[in-house]
Amino acid sequence: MKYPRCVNGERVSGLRERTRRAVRAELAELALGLFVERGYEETKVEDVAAAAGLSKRSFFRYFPSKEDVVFGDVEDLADEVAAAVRSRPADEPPWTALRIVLREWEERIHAAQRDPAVLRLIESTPALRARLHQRRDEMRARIAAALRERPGAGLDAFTADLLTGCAAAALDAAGREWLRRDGDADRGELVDRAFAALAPVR
Amino acid sequence: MKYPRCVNGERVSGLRERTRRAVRAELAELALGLFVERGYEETKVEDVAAAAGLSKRSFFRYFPSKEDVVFGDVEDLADEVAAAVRSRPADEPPWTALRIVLREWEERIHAAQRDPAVLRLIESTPALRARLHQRRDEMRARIAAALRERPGAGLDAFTADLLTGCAAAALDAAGREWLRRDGDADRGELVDRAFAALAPVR
DNA sequence: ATCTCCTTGTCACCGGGTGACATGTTCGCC
DNA sequence: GGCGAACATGTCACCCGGTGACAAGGAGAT
Repeated sequence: MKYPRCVNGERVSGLRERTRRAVRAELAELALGLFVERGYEETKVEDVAAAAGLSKRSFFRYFPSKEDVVFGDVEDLADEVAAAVRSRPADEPPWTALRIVLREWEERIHAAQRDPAVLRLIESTPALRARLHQRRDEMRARIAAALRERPGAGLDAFTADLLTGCAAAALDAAGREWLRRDGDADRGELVDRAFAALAPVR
Repeated sequence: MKYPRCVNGERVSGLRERTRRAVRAELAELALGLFVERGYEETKVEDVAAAAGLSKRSFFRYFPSKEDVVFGDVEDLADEVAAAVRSRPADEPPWTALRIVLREWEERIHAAQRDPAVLRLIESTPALRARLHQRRDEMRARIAAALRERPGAGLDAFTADLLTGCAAAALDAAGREWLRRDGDADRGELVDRAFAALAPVR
């Protein structure tokens, strides 16, 4: 029990943590630039590391994988969204709950893709697309579970999957439309329009 | 212009091609067995190759990647489904066209996952799930394009994405339900139920 | 000034995937 | 039946993303 600023595993040692975050951010920015400029596959991790003045090994101490550079920190967003869903009133229809929660969280869900160039990069790189879909589906599954956990809502798994799948499709379509407009549109409003078009569901 | 049985690039040399297919099938079956038994990540390509009595290099001459062993030949199914969509009557509403075509092609779309064990393997392996979603979305995109190409159907890209996304969700939910029932259900009927639940759309 | 962590680089290694070359095997034709 | 072309296979070296281990240097708090 020697050292000072540390709370159950989490180091809060000010400077140390701050520089770490700074390096991470700089590394990410640099990497994104290279990826957009020369292509994702064509840019080796070693290139990024060298450009930032560190070794390949050190790169992997900041990011668990090359792909993770693109998808920033999405620190367990799924948990928070699921919690938001769970805390909707029990008598609210599932679809309405989804619409309200997703409309509210849309911005943070799409946080990693606020730059059209990056989203384009993702769309045009199979490995990144795959990762994106994977994240999306993971969140979908947690939301489906959350929907069913609401007290009183006797929702079967099939319907929960169906509804969350459609909600994901709505977000997805909104994202694509936003990209088509080169980022020149209000994503929130697009999400609204998507949900509106599906309004009759359930 | 020497050799005989070959038509513009496609070799039809009977035996050669047949043995090739046979080896491929055997290799796939063997690999699937190992994957299900010991896990996908835990099974090295070298193990599979050795079990089949060939070298790692030869394995990659039969399959372009380890993942492709799991997702059999899906020889451009997307093209065929897209064509089917395109050939629906022009005055048929998009959602109806989707329902009919997907109901009809469901079996072939899910061909790679007719064994619950394999589907479970996919679901429990991030790399495979990612690949599955990737394929699914690729097909979705082509179907969306096909929907818009129908003569007379002035369908905007946004709506097309939305509808195809929901259709994909329907297939997906059906697949999951089927898995929940351990493969003991009629997938076609599940797809019907999914579409029925979403019937009010558009 | 010291005693710790923390960070970094280096090196060796793994596993999926590829290119090149050499060796057989098989096919098709004369 | 024998010949040359096409084919399949194995081997070897290599690339790239990713990881474990170890050693050395720098920065933290007291």
